[in-house]
Amino acid sequence: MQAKRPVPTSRSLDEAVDAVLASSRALVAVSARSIAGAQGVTLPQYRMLVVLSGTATNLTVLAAALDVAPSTALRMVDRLESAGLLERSVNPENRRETRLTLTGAGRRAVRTVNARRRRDLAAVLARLSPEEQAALANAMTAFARAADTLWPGEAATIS
Amino acid sequence: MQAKRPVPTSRSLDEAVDAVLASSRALVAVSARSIAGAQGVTLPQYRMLVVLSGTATNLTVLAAALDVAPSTALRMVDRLESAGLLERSVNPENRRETRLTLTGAGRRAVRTVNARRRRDLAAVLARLSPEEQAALANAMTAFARAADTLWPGEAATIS
DNA sequence: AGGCATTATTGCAGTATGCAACGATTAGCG
DNA sequence: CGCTAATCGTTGCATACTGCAATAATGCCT
Repeated sequence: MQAKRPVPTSRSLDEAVDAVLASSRALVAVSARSIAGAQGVTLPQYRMLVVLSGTATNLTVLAAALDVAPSTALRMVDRLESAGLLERSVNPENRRETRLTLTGAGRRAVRTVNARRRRDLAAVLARLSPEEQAALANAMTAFARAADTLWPGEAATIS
Repeated sequence: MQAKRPVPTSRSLDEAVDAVLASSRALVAVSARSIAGAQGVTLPQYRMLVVLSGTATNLTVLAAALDVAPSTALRMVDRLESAGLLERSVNPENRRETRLTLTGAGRRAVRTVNARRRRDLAAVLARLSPEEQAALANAMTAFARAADTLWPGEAATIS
């Protein structure tokens, strides 16, 4: 485990950029694959359902969480409500607001896609040795931490 | 009955799945950030320009490379041609085909977005130690290789 | 020459997206 | 208390992305 490699110079940054850039498409492909295989729910809809599976909110908060315009979120809500995946209900405290809540079918859809993603991802990782798996987990965690330090809260809500 | 875990799932695999799943959103966010900052060109358009920056092709090959329907690719070509980013030209060898070539502005647009992506990604990686950078590069490369072995050629052309 | 495959294109339908305007409701201030 | 400003959801309009089905033009093969 202890690599005796000489400490890389700043040239390693370029190489790391190349490797990450070239490999990220594979990562994106796995996600796209899992969501495309889901029945009927599109990727933007899945993102919305994921947000609502965390906490039920109103429209403007939801739109901000997804980083889309309120009108966009509204029409997506319309479609998801028609599909029976979420419900509108008026907030008695503030009659301007509309509380948006996932239905059972909505929660089921999120679980299904999540399971698919985890299964597909596990299938890929199973081809790596346990050491490689651990190294990947560490490296990805470090990357996420660095990205969040640089641009806090900019992580798109995709999973 | 006895403990669960009917599958030969190791604990490190689960952890790796969690880490990759939780971190891939950061990676996607960096890409989305770079492309959103580009003036006027959308993400699907950028993907098309990237393909054409490699080799000039006809419509059906282009559509297949992007994994979209020919009609979708055609209308995107229409818009990019109107925007002056690519050119149509009839192939004298086969007059059914239309050769699609990037214009100077098209190549410039690809270079701009690429530079942005590399700059943003480098900013994140600069926060990691050289050892972490090298580890990340190795891990991502291994992941991409495993994914390609499992689903050959499924990598979406995003980078 | 005639039939079949390929290529680009168009029509139709549905989803996603943002900007601007609007009505209803609430909060804040004088 | 009453008026004004802010907030919230909504609608209209325009554009982009997406796929399915049909069609015209062209090339290939027997």
